[in-house]
Amino acid sequence: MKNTLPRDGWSDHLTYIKLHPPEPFSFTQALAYLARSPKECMYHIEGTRIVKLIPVTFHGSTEHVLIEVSSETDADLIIRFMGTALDVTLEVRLAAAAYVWDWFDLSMDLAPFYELAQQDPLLKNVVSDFNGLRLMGIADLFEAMSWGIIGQQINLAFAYTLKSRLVEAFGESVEWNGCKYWIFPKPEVIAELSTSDLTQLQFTGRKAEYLIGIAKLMYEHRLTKEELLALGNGPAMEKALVQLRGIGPWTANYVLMRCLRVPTAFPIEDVGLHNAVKHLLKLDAKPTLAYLRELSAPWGDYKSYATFYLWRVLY
DNA sequence: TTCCAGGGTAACG
DNA sequence: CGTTACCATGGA
Repeated sequence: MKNTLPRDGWSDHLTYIKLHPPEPFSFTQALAYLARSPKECMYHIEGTRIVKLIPVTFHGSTEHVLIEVSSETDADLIIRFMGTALDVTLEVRLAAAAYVWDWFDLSMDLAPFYELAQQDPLLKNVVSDFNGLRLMGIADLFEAMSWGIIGQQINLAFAYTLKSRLVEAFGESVEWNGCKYWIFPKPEVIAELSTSDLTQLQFTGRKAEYLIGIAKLMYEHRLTKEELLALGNGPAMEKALVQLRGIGPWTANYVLMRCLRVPTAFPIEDVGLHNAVKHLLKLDAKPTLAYLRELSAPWGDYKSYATFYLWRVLY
């Protein structure tokens, strides 16, 4: 992945590396979002520390590194390196820093979003309540697409159950201090499965086909994050994604938001968004798509951030 | 028990 | 073309 870590964004302390995010940033808000489900299997939260196994690529090869992310002032981030036999060189520390920088979306300038939110009846209170929240990413394209597919038309609790079954059946893990830390299954593993391997885990037959199909495309390098990003604009990326079997407008925009970092991405069909709007405006029924288009028009190029903040109202 | 859940596809008129 | 049945199971 391209290294977007700015020179003044970090300071190295040999045993740990500290990030200096641009304002506004709140670690507490990030932690609250990440802790939204106790069934999340891609990291552990212990008090106010996040422990996660991440892939780090250097010298052309990928290693898995267990990191702990915490904060001293709530406006900074501290990355420590845990239980690894790997020599944590500066190169590895910087690669981990770049990963976390992208994970927490620290390259995004939030000032214009906060400014427009002040004039918006739906967003005004929300940006105040969740001040400093950033759109937490899913860097791995296959993980982002899989999580989108899994979440189609089922409640989030069950979606987390299905994800953990998939990860624990086909992912790689490292054990540390009695806890298992997971890397999401690789496309090359899922591509070789038959649908019955997944329906056994209570995936629907259809979702099993979608996942295996996407895995095959990625394994054959006919679908890559780099090529999607190279399309350059949100609509072109969405068009490419929607052509894939199992990827409709909602899933495409979800992936644009969480993985490809397209600020205009907007999953307008999202039930969570509908319920948040219904709740905030005290509507009797869920808003229509036409009404949502009207409400979201002022959000301009910040529709993905508006959506992410509105999700926080209910989840 | 019923109804809805962070939708999408394929088969209809 | 727009609309509808179906998927499949967990939670509330």
